[in-house]
Amino acid sequence: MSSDASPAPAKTPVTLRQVAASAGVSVATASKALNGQGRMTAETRERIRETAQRLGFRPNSLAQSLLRRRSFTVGLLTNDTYGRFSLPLMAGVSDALVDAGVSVFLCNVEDDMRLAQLHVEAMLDKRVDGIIATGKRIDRHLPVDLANLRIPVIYAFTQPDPDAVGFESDDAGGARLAVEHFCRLGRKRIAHVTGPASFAVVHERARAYREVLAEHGLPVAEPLLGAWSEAWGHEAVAKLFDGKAGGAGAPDAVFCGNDQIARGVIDALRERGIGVPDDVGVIGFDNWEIVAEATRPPLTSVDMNLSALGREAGLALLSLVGGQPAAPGIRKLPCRLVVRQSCGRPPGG
Amino acid sequence: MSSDASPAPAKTPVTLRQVAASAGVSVATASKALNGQGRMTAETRERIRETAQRLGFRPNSLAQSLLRRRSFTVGLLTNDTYGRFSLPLMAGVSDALVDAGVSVFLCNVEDDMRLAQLHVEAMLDKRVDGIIATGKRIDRHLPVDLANLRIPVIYAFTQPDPDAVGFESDDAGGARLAVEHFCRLGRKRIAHVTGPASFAVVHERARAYREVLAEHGLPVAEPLLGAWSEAWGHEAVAKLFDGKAGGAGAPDAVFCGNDQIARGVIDALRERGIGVPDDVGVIGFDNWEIVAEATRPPLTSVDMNLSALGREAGLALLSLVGGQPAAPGIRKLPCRLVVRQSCGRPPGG
DNA sequence: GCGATAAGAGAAAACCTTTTCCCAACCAAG
DNA sequence: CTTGGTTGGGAAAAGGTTTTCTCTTATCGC
Repeated sequence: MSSDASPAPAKTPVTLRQVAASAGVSVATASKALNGQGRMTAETRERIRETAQRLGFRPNSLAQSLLRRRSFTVGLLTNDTYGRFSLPLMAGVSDALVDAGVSVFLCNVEDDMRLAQLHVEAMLDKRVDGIIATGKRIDRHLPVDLANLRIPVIYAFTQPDPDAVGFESDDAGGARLAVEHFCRLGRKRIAHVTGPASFAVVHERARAYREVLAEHGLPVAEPLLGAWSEAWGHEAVAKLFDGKAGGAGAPDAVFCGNDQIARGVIDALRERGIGVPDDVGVIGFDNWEIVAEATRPPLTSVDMNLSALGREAGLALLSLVGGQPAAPGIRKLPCRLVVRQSCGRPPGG
Repeated sequence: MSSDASPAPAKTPVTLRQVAASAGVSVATASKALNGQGRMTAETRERIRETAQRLGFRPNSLAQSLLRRRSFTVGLLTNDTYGRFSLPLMAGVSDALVDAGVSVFLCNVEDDMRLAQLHVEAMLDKRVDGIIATGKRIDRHLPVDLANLRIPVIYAFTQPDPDAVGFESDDAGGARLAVEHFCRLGRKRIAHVTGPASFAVVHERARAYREVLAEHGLPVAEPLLGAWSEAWGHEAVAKLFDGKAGGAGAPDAVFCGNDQIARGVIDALRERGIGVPDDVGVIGFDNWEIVAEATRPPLTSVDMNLSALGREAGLALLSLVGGQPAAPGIRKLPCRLVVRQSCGRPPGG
């Protein structure tokens, strides 16, 4: 075919000036025509629109940003590149922003102050409209101070500065969901195996665990604190069940601090010939699907709704950038229990 | 303290004009002083530098970009938000670019053509210097055509357009590493359990597996194709060992297509009372640390060096943006065997 | 002391778009 | 025929930086 209908990939982008020249008007008129501003004959407006279309004109976002003092760009700062927490969160953020035409700079700072500073300065130089800070631990600060930045900052799943807006998952609420589910199923001796004492969430979840058991008049066993690993799940089973074979004191349910511990617990129980969920129910935390679904039986787990959390954070930043004031403080978003087969069915069901 | 030494977070960024006014020179001179251009007395230059420092001047990157027609910004397009492949890759990319002052727009497009188009246009409008395309499958295209974009595009861990530059891991080489390691350890009957036939890497690794066995004069069992899951690892063990108890035909080594399959294989072997690595050695693929290290015994696995791959891709894009030509085609980067305890030690060791 | 040269610094254009202000023309009313 | 209002469209400034060109002044050799 000699007539090529493709939009002719120009070497250099088409400018408004070229559109104006081609349509035989001034750049001012062209701009107004394309933005629906100003007054002109419908015919002129349409002619300019068609010309722009034909030439494949797209306004230079840099020039617009310079003028509007708004870059339609935000920075996402994280120290959790490899982790699985920041990923769904990032997806949620991006999802909330893409429809507003806002792009996201991803900045992984590890735990390196120098790198963090470098990235923040780069973002500031590029005139990001705002920053979302996130990390792998809800109870730790990023290795950089974002307090006096003259652009809005939102914290998600990481410790906010005072007077800042932060979003977190409601860990205590999530723990309640799990333990109450066990109670509803008629479990009586519910144990809690969780991570190290140095994590704030460990205490928060343990507190909720104790509260729910007390509310139901059930015995409260001291939570077992260890590591966030399968190996610790194994060990914990030994502690819980040794010397109590078939026993009076042995738990009939284990609420675990994460899915890896739960996996270790289930594997250890199977090795001891203890049936899951018939003899002992197990619930995990994080709902890390690749683990929860590979567990035998598939693991019931608390999902922190991180993607929704990211969305909320993105929308909050957008509103802050738009000039809406926001009360500082931490907003907790509810968790959700994903029921699979490791916790058993209700007696009547 | 009444004297506040902090750099006074200005409500609005300080401009070069303000620096110039404060130093009593023109903007032109100020610009030249700060960039080491032009001719002026060392004293003038120093005075301007100090003024800029004192005022906390940082050049507006938007204005610079507009003028230089270079935004020091690249787009990273992926359809693998939740996956573990793109993450180390992204970290490598970011790492390679941060030192050049280049920031990365993260764009997750899932498998949505409309979303992909939207993101690409947003990036083009924002005048990114180039794009890195990555994905969850090495043998699939992203849901968008990046072929005629008038900015450089590099493909990493995803199928490149013809005439484009792509980086991939050398899967065949990785498979060789694993199988040759088994050979060195004196294993004679090496099985291969891997993923579905629809994946190109399955065939590539299987071919290498066959080649190495042939080179060593060992019997080649037909690779077992299934799913990328633990469950399939279990099943495969049944297929491999049923009816061959302690047997002549049973394998003494299993090379697995990923770490999850390997995990399933090891668990199934333990359930059968078959010792790992004493009776059967196991090697996985991907070196997904959280799985490989939780396996009992810890899993030897092939690492695709995705972070290095990301670095290479980033550097290649940088050089393309800088005007250096690059020959189109696919560059394969070597894998690396991470030896843990699931494969056994050499007879002499 | 004079022309040539170099040094130091500023004016202005360029990058691209948006917006405000202004101008010319046209129409209707007085 | 003037006046006042409206309509269609353009000129110019703004946003912040870089770079080229130009201008002034000082220095040097003769």
